[in-house]
Amino acid sequence: MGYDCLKLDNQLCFPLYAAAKKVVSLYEPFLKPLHLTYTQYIVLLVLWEEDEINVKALGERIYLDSGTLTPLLRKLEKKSLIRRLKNPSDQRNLIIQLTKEGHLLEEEAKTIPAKVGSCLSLSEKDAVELYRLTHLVLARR
Amino acid sequence: MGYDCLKLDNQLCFPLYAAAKKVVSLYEPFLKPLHLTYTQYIVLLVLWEEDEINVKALGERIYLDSGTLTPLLRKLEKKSLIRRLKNPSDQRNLIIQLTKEGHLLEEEAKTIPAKVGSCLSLSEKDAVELYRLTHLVLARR
DNA sequence: CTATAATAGATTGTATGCAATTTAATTTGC
DNA sequence: GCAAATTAAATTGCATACAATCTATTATAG
Repeated sequence: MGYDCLKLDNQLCFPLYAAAKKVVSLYEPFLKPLHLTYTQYIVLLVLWEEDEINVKALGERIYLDSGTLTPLLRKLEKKSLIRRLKNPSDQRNLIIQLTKEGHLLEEEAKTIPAKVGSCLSLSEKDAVELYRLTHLVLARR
Repeated sequence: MGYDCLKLDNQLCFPLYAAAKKVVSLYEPFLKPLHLTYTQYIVLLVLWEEDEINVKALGERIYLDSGTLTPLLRKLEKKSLIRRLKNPSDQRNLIIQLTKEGHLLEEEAKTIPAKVGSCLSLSEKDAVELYRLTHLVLARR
């Protein structure tokens, strides 16, 4: 076979890894005025949908474990965007809730995806296709 | 518009970010026997192609800066996979070269991409399409 | 009931990533 | 020719990521 499978440019993984980093970096200038990092923003995206969730469910939703989430959630709590409270009916569960400030931030965040999208040279059709393929990669089995 | 642009599942960025992490994690079990991390493997991929490169050019190639590369290259040097030497004609440049051990590792790494690929439920056609789209995302302007 | 297993978060340790600054070497403008 | 600008790495500081372990709590088996 005349196909060099170790060539950087032939590996699907690398452009995927690089593209993801690039898109995250495109969010940063828009998140900075809100004093949010990308991962903190992802957590808030979930909370703007769910309003309340425990750490385990949150982690399953966004593919992060408690090693990453515990310190991150403490930072969001320090910024008064969320509350962390033990579930009285099961003390092992930590429930994450938005504060009023956390809810208010949603308005300011609403314009971000469109702004980031316009930085990308992707047609509507290509975006839909990329969406489909990344979900294929994420599909179990 | 009845389209909620802040919904996690509607954001192209998140599945891209998650898919990239997943694929990197698929490499890990195959890289572990070689005592390599994914980023170290990426650096070696470049060196298996180029044989010699300076830090700046390497960083441009794989989208990493000296803050990430300097400690990583020192670790590869400690493992005797690379040499780091100053360019005599411009002392600001650090030249990275593979050692014999570094070259030898290429053989062992050759089987990895196919193994990882088989963990993904992507058809040949979808893989090509994903490749095209990630490169579109990476395209400047 | 109670010893054991299972579960959820927290903690620890290692490895990125990147912005911002610093340092050393080389170029350039005058 | 030399001060100022530029450049390449290194350093510093902060924020993830994730494996592995620990701890507290709850569920369960007998």
